[in-house]
Amino acid sequence: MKNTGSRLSMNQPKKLKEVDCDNCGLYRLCQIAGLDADESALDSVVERRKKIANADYLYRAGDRFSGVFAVKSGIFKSISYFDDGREQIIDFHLPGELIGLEAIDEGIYLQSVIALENSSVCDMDFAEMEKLEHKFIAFQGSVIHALSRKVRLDQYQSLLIGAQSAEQRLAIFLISIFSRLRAHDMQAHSFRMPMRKDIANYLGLALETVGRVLKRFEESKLIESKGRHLKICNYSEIQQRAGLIQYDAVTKVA
Amino acid sequence: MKNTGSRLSMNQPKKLKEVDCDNCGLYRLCQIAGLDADESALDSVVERRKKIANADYLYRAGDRFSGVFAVKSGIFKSISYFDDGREQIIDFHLPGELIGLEAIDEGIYLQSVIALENSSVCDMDFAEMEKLEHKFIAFQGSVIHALSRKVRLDQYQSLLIGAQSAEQRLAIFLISIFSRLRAHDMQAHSFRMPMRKDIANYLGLALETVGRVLKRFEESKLIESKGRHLKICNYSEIQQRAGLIQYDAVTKVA
DNA sequence: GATAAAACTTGATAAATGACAATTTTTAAA
DNA sequence: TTTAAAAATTGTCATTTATCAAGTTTTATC
Repeated sequence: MKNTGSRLSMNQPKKLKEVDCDNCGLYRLCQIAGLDADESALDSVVERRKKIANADYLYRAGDRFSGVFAVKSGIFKSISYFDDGREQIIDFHLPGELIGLEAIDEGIYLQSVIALENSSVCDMDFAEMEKLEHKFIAFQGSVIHALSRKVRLDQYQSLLIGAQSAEQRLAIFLISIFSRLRAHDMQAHSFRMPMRKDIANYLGLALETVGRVLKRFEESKLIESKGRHLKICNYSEIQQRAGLIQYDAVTKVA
Repeated sequence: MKNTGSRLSMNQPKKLKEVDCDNCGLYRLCQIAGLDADESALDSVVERRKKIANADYLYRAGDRFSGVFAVKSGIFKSISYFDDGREQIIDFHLPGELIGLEAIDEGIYLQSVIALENSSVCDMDFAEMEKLEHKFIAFQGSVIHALSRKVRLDQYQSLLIGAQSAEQRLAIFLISIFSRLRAHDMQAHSFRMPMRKDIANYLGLALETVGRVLKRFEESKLIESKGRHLKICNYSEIQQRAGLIQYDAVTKVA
């Protein structure tokens, strides 16, 4: 492949982008706990901006549940294993999103979570949180909304299963990633992608197939990619190829 | 195919099996609302055992959120649509399970839910529920657990994507259905299956493939099937073929 | 019970994607 | 900058599963 780099406007320095607290999944929880007002109360409940190095575990399947994490920067994958040792990526976790919600019910983390690049998280201790009784109703309300959001986003997984081609799967994947980024106000046109093998695993495709489809997308000017960086050029056409029906939160858009 | 019906012990009368309140997903919510103690308070919040006929809608994508439903008997599918009109089944809903959790966050149902046979539900009105302030913390706690459980179970979808063959997908499907039935104490060895086309849709396979695989499973004595009725004969072998790692709630079993 | 419709089965063929192997490019390390 | 390792690309070929078409069985209705 010819070096098309010079045509691209992607030569920004790689500065670490981080979600503001205002756009963080933990925001309402932090706010409720009075953490933005009272820095001293903060430390007992939320550990802020803990760094997780590339390829390190945030937690492992089987660990006892301690609390949920919010991604401040970077990207994580949560994985489960088949009994032949093959891993299956259950989800990617983008800045602003919460990790660990699946563990609240049974009190045990059922997936392992690994950083896909140098990343950072905030960590909210649920046991400590419960002690702040007077705030607890609001706290719970926020947890409910976070969970419901997660349930809602998980429907993309089912849509992937129904996709009729590799191309459609990739399109759905891109739509899902970028709509999620936008939800937390990250610059939602440009994104550092996971590795081919991780995308492939997540989508149930061979990594060669992922590469070929992305190349076709680039030839059709839907995206521009340089290295692991991907830029959306024609969102509506990608939406077209994803073939999803979009519902607005209030009105049925069709 | 020869009629193997006489070999099967499946000629019980088709009496409507219904989950007890004790094993219902709404149970803790009902209990909290004091509904089992005080029948009069009940009516304002929970509509009990509303019948939904086969193929009728419980709600439609785009409807405003009113509350969650618990399946008392029967089975439902929730669906989303591709823009070519093709439907994608997001989930099946078995007795004891809750429907509508994805709508709490944005206040709008994002999927359409249809009964796959004559069914019944209880319906909990969230707006009414919020008025019972003194019970509200416990109520929210239960909602959180229900949601977390849902998030946890949704990981089966991802595992389906990773399955390497149609056979593995079917095995995972059977494991997921029967472990979910067992969670609500239904007789978890025998089950009235959805139609081939619905299973196929859910699993991302052609309905012919689903039929062929189930036939092979029957030849290998993993299951017995008569009409839409399916009986598990060799659970551990199915588990084997599903290839999933099982985690216990407390100890890592492997 | 008879009839029609729906659901399911079965077989043949085609096509998309997986698997393999060899290069090339990118990234990381020295 | 050089070097080594990791990741991504490219081409070929094999295989699973989708698709199509025809038949059979089951289910529902009169």
